[in-house]
Amino acid sequence: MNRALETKNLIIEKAAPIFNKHGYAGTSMSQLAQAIQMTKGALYGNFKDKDEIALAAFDYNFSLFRKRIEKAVRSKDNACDKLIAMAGQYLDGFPELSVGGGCPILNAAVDSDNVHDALKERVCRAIDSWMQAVAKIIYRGIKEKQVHANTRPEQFASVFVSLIEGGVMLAKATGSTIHLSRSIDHIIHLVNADLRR
Amino acid sequence: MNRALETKNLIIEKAAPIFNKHGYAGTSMSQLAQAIQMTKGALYGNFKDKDEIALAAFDYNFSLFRKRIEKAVRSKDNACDKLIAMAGQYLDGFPELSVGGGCPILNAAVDSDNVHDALKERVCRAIDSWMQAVAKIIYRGIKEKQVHANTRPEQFASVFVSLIEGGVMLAKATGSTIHLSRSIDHIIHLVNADLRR
DNA sequence: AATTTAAAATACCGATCGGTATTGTATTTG
DNA sequence: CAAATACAATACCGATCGGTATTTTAAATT
Repeated sequence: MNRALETKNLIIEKAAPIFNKHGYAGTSMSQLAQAIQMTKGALYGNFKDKDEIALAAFDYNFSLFRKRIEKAVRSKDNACDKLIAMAGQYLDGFPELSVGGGCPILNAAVDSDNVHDALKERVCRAIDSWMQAVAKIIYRGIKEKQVHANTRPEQFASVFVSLIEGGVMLAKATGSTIHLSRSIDHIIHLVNADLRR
Repeated sequence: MNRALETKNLIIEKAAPIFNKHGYAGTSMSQLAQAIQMTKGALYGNFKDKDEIALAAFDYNFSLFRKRIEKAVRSKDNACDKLIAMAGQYLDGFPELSVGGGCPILNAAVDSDNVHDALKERVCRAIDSWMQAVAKIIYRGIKEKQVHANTRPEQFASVFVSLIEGGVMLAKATGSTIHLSRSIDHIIHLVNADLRR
């Protein structure tokens, strides 16, 4: 790997949790440099400006997250089990997610709104891709006779994602996973009671 | 009303949507002064520091919100109708809510996390009071034979709030109310199918 | 109306903001 | 090994940050 690319990656890896914790406006370049154990010259030598680092940091946070979820989903065959595994990742992975600053989609969605259009655009795409992944699992499940044919994939995907994101927000805000746990329980119940056949 | 109190309220009313839109770190005192058409001297003459304004702004945002919800809830007699009316307020009131910067609980929860303990504490209390209000409606509904006795109020309250907050986040991030609409639809379905008797 | 009191406007503070120009130091190339 | 190149450290820029001290203006009291 290119030497320049190596430090660039190092910067992103270190910057990602900081942006996720403190938000875009709440993170300064000096603070970043100090945490990464580099100088501002190093940052500006590898990135055009703060925006470029913030966007790269979001992409990194999201991709890490995504890989984790995709792995859990791949480990199951049945569509219903895939959905339950996906939801379960948010509960099981919550402590780990929490030390990194929480769900990057939730954080960046709130942080970018009314403030940062480029970041908001990426958040929007991330949400869409997530939602489509859920819907796709259901579509395939219907085709494979694992899911009831009258299920509306997009409707379920919206409820699925809302429950998770709402639960994550409540868990972070209250410092207790009880609300998230209840949301995930509800998802599991929905899958088993309404979708599975 | 006291003259000092009058300007204090004016400051809060004007500052509230700005904090809700731009977040704590993203809102500066100069920006606030300019928007309120006052000078920083006036701000610091009426408030100790930025924190005090931010906390007062959150309280104001939340109380406005709360009044609206409580009114909708009072307009119904049946417990199930109260819950549906409450959820409906988030959909019907979304455009209005949106111009003020979105749901203050969601925004402040994300904004304060890892950053602002005093604000986080207030958000936590706001969530608890909301959740208890929902649970209380259900408890009363059970007593009045409007709600099935096997309903778990706290469990339902968590799901209820998660669906709304998740839906609001998705609606704000994607710029479309479709996801929020689906979440609210699901709540209405849950109330009519699982709770109502 | 004169004086006291309250509150807002002005001016200013050190610190930090995002960003740039330059200097110093490794690393690669000839 | 020397020259060229890539990269990071330093020093610095104007602007703005949250906050304070002081002056000016408006309201209340005598």
